[in-house]
Amino acid sequence: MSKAERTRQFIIEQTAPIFNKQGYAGTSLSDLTTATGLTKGAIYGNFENKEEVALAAFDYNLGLVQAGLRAGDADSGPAREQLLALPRFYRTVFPELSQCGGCPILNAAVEADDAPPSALLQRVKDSVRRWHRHVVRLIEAGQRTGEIRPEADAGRYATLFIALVEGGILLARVAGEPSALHTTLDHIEHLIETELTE
Amino acid sequence: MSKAERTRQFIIEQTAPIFNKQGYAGTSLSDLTTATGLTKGAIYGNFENKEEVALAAFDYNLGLVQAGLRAGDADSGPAREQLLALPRFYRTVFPELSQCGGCPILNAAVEADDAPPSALLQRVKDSVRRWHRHVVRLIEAGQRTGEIRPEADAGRYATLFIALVEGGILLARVAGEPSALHTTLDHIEHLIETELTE
DNA sequence: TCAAAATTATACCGATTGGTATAATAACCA
DNA sequence: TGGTTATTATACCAATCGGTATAATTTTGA
Repeated sequence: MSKAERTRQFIIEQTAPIFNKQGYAGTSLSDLTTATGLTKGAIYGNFENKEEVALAAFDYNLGLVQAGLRAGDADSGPAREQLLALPRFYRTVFPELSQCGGCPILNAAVEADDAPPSALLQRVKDSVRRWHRHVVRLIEAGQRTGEIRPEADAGRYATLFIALVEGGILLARVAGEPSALHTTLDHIEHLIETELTE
Repeated sequence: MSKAERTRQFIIEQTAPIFNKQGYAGTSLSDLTTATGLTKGAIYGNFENKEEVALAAFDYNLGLVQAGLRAGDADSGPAREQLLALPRFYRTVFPELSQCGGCPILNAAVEADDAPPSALLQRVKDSVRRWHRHVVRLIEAGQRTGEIRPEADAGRYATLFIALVEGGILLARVAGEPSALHTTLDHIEHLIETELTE
């Protein structure tokens, strides 16, 4: 790992929470230099421009959440357990996630969904699609093994789960207190156990 | 209505959708002058500073949504109908709302929830609390008339409804297409008709 | 209608923005 | 170790930021 690669990684790690909190347009170059202790020369020696740092920071923030999600649903086991890993993950990770500025998808989506099509918006779209497809596949796998009701609309439940997670995060962060998120996560578990399985 | 009051209102109406789309920090004074055709003198003659314009614009954006919501649930009638007015409203208003930048609460919440406590954040908190309390009162009124199951937790359903609305708006705007919102609104109606009433 | 008052336009301020050219420094390999 | 290359720091750029002082212009009420 060359010096430049280490510096690049260092910049991303130090600035990712700032981008997530202040927004990708709302974070200035001086924010980056003070957060890293480096100068503009070091930033522009490792990135083309500010947008490239922002995109790398978004990828990093997204990767942190995705890694936790994948670690939870151990790639196998009963479908019911794999689905329940989703609310369980957000229940435990919320305090830490909130400290880093909240859900990067939610933040970046609100920032980018009115701007002209950008690389950031495309990343948000792709990550939401992947997340949705991931949940759909968990449900459909459970239907093939007979654990989940065959008549359940997998796409519909995936949409509901994601909306409940994001809506819950929003409310919890506005309130400064996680109970609203717990309510929506409880409802996800309730849907899994009363409408999808049994 | 004096000239200044008319100008003030004109500035608010012309700039409110811009604030909602670009964010309150992300909208510059030159955005305001080009949108209104006025100059800085006119802006600062009617507002203390940019933040005051931003707050007035948020109030205006919020008022548009609230007015539509109140108009829907005609202040009386069966509790079930009053509750169903919520998803019905968002179903019809979404295209127009999306054109103006989406839900002002969602947008302002994401922008303000990591910044130091600001007047905007306080407004967001208050508006969410009022919305929540409004739904709670609708449910409790229905419980008093016997229309709604007495054992239902009103606060819980209010939280779920708001989270489903906001999460649905988020997904629909990311997708550029309203079907995800329709899914979450369908679920609100489903909850009203299968868990709250009957 | 006319003058006083209220309103808007113009010109400017220092600070900060993203970005670049170049100089200084540190890393690396022969 | 020496010299070349890769990396970082410094100094600067034009453009824009929010905001102000003042001049020009409308409103407004007598």
